[in-house]
Amino acid sequence: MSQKAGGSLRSLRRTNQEQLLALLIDQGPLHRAALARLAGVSRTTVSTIVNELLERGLVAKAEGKPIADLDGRAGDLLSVNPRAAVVAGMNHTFDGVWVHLGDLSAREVASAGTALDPDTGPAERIAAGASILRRLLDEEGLGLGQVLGAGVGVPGPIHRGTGVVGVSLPGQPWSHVNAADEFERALGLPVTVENNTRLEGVAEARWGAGRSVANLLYFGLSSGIGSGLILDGRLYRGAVGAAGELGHVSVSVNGPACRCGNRGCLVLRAGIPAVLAALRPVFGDAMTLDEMLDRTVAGDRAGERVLADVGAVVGQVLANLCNLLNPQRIVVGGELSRVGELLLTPMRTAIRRYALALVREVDVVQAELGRDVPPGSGLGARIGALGGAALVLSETPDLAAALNRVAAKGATA
Amino acid sequence: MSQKAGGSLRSLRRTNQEQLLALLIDQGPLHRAALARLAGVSRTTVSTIVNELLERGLVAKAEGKPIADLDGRAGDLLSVNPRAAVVAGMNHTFDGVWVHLGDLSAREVASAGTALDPDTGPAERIAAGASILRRLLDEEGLGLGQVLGAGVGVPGPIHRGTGVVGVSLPGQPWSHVNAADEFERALGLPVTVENNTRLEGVAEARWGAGRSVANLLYFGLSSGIGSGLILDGRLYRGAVGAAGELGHVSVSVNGPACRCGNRGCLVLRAGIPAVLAALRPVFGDAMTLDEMLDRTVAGDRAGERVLADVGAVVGQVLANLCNLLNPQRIVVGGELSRVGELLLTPMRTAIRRYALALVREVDVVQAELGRDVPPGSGLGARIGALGGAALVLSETPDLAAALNRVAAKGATA
DNA sequence: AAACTGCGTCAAGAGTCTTGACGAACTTTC
DNA sequence: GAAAGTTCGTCAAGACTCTTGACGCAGTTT
Repeated sequence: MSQKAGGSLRSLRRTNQEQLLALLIDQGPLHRAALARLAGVSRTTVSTIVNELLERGLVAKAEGKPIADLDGRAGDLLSVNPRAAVVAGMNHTFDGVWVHLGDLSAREVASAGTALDPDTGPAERIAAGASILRRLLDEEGLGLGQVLGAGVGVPGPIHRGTGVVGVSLPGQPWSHVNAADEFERALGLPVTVENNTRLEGVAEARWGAGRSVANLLYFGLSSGIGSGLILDGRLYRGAVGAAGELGHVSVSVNGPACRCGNRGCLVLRAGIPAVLAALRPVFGDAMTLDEMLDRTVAGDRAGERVLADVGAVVGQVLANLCNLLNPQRIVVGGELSRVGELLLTPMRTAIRRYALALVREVDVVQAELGRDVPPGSGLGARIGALGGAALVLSETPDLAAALNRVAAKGATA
Repeated sequence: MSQKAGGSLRSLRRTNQEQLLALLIDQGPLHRAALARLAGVSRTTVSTIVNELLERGLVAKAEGKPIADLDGRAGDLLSVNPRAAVVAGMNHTFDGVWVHLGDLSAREVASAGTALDPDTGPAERIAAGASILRRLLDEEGLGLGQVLGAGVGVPGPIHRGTGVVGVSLPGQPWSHVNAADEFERALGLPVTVENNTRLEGVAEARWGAGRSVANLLYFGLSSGIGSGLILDGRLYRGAVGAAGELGHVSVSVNGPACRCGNRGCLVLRAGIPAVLAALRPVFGDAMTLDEMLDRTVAGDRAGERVLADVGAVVGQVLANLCNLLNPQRIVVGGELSRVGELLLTPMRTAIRRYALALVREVDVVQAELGRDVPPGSGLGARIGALGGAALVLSETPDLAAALNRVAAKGATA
């Protein structure tokens, strides 16, 4: 249970170092006396430790002007050196890869990506991602040892333990690749592999429409349908990592057969191919999906009806889900979500109708991140990359300890 | 984030005390040298601390014969004094109340209960429970200050934050009672209130069919239908505490109306009243439910068919739930579960049929605890009381610290 | 300008842990 | 049955970390 040793005098010093680092990481710039008060130790001790951390380059004098909320002399503001350690996020979608570097206080350090042909194989995709990551690190003057970890997104469910991407759809590039191993080898970093949708959910939970919500369902509506569950503040994966695979929940027991082997799957009613098929008769074969969505948002009644039907069937699933999980908020994202209320209103109606009174208080809102992403630009991978970095931040049990270790390495190198 | 102070020298001593206590709590009896190795401190330090804890009565010499797994001299075995601190569980069902006292290593200290008339009001029930608790403490020579907390079960969903029991069924004795406050006042203890079914789930997760399973669904099949979700090792409650209220999941969109305001609720197909109604035509009006179940278990074909239908409809819900939560195991409990395979087999069939391949690996098993409870004896409350104690154990963030505090009080008193 | 408040640092002192040594207890070997 | 080997628990001396109280300094208020 209590794994951490923490006994000797030396470890008391380390504990205090890490406590001060932790305070600086999540309370922002502080001066020595404030640190002393927050940590419950004397100013003298803080001075000793801080000066040592300054020497090691873990902490830097913050330039921001002193906060003079009290009468007397203002102290030197200190903050974690943003160049001391970073976290990485990388997200592979069918049409590209995006890499994000962030510091420990969740600020962006650097970010870049590239579009890839949908036919590109996994090996080439991994190489492309690794090369971007290395370039970003070089440009920022950072070494691999300063990267605490990488959260990597790939399409499809990840089998927990084996790290193999499951076959959600046969013929996918990533099928049966042991993604975790491959990425760790290519990047030389501790890697957590997750599916794209979950990472988008993690990003929304940290920076987007799900900020400061402990129980959150992110619902991703794209060609596939997936979700990310944040339960009691943490990403929930399930026993083998298949939690939240909502595309193949059955919405009509005797509905059309799905290639998954079941009938009446949600994806057959609300996935992009299904929506496309429903919109074609309205707008004809010449338009792209995005043009059709634009027309619908502009007020096309027939298009509205198609989307309302999609919202209604999704809402029915969400209602059952509310009965089971009682989330505080549902964030709807994915390519289809940009139509906003056209989809959200029927969802809310269905939830009010089919969910228990106790759980109906749920908010249903549109995703916030990536609204600036032009449709079809291949930039959609960016949000998931953000989420990858957020995942590392939230799942590193003790960021301060990790920072302390990394820098110890960095100092000797 | 890092709330715990831990800075001064004095706190180093306290940290080490608590670490040794924690080791003794969950690694059982150990001698000083073993403690030193596990904690990473010197034998001298352990001696100093242990002798102090012995003096304070927190630790006692264990009588068990020394484990001579090594060559040399055997050390004095030490363990946490089981009389130093306990946790309480109390469970109120419609027909009685049961109280359980356990020590910090999850062993039973004492246990008792009483049957109550279904018409009994909440005030009288609370008084009855409190009186049993006080009697048990007296008999064991324990004071209130030595009880770290109580987990209390009541029928119906608890609104998190307000602590009010929601109205799942109008006319219930507990409706609109602020249970947490009432119990804290009556017991003079920190209290966590939960619904019966969840506590049964917690008990199964700790001691029963769900031992050492991190992702577990306990499905309780009685007059009402509820569940307890253990996700990543912890009880999941949802935003307002209504997670897992499965009785009113809709299983047939245009099914019969339910008093909850929806249609086709699961409880109308699988709740005890529904099962009773389905069995009556088979066995006639003279038999009790238990007699009918006995006859069915003994081989009555018509009864088997009724239960198979129940299992099938429940299985359909469980299949969707597996798609969403991907649990490792489903434990089926409640009064109906004693028929075992008659119910479990059709459940498994439905799950295989309706759940995604990835999540089908789920075990579906019968609850283990309380199989010795005679049907209709009013002893059903016992399992939940066990769960109440388990809940306190699992949700007290640092048992060792709590123990250390309690004893500090106890020493002055 | 003077008084006041709070910051950062220094030297002395107090508290906790470790090291190395010892006798005691148990196991194995002769 | 005695001797050798191993491990346990304890003691005294020494090392390390934190705190206390004092000081000079930098701001704010009067």
